[in-house]
Amino acid sequence: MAIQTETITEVETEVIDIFVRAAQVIGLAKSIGEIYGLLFIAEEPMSMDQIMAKLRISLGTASQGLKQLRAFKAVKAVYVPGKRKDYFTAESEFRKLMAGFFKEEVTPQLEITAERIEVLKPLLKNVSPDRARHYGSRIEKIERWQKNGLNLIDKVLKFINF
Amino acid sequence: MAIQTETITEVETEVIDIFVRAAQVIGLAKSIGEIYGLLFIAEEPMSMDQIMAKLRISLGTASQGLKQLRAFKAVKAVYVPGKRKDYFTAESEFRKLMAGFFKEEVTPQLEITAERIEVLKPLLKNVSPDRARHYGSRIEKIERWQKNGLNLIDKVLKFINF
DNA sequence: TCCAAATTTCAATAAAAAATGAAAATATTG
DNA sequence: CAATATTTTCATTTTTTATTGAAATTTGGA
Repeated sequence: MAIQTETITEVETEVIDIFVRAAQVIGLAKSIGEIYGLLFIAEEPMSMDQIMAKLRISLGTASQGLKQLRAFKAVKAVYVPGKRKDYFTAESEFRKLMAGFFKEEVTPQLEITAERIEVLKPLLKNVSPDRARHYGSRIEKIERWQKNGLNLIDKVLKFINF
Repeated sequence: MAIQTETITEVETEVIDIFVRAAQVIGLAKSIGEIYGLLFIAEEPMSMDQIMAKLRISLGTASQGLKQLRAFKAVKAVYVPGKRKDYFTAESEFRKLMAGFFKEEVTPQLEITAERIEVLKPLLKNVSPDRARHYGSRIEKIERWQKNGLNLIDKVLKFINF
């Protein structure tokens, strides 16, 4: 039996459902979860138009979704002999997905936080000594969180690697 | 000098900005970050109408935002002698915030995933043996991720506790 | 217990985010 | 190096999510 390209099966629907929920927890669009879920359960690499047909999503959504998923290293393009189109498969190593997500989404944010803390510090010169003392202790707290965050990501990634 | 209740200072603005960004990373509304940030930097507990006045947000947003933040244990109501209104302060222990977030947002999702996996398994009876084998191995993978996720949360919380 | 203050709820509205699809850009092959 | 297939981009539209504020409910004090 040939692979179904047009109709979506019950199993596919259920698997996609799981990944749509997961995507939403980490703040990613539904379509990202759909595409990843479909590729995760697929038996063969799929082209963009196969993905579009099965999920009934537009060209733009498919293209941008795959782009973002590649940025996370959650999907990769694979070569399929004799085919002109690009074909995609899901990366299914938990540690790689986590690493991609941290690297793309979390770490950049922690870096922005570090920059904002530096903007904040000189502002203490403009407030009363009492208030500066209070503010200073809060800012220190944010600084510790920021460092703890980076450290924690490191530890998590090491833990996942066994 | 009395605490400024109407005007927002530069320091407050910068601190709130940091928490608004942080809220958005974990998929929470801007107003949640604003309220938390304001309480985090405040020198004294604040009432709902003080929060509304400073942030220029509506009654509904303030009430619902505080409700959600209390659910996370990110803010708590404190008793202020002689006052009728509720007064709020920010929980500033990193580990408590993390624990609240995991407990409220991540763990329930992992539990839903476990349920969905059980829905998925019996569907394999309806597909060809070859396909069932492939699907089975994928489902096992999701199952492992689900368990790893719970385990990781546990480890992270233990790590944060020192 | 009654009254007013305080808070919550929720339907309507506003704002933000995601999806669409046509046009532009890029890549492939004969 | 055309001609065409494929992919990307992005202005517009649709959908989703957050906010508002008035009405309903709850709370606390006299």
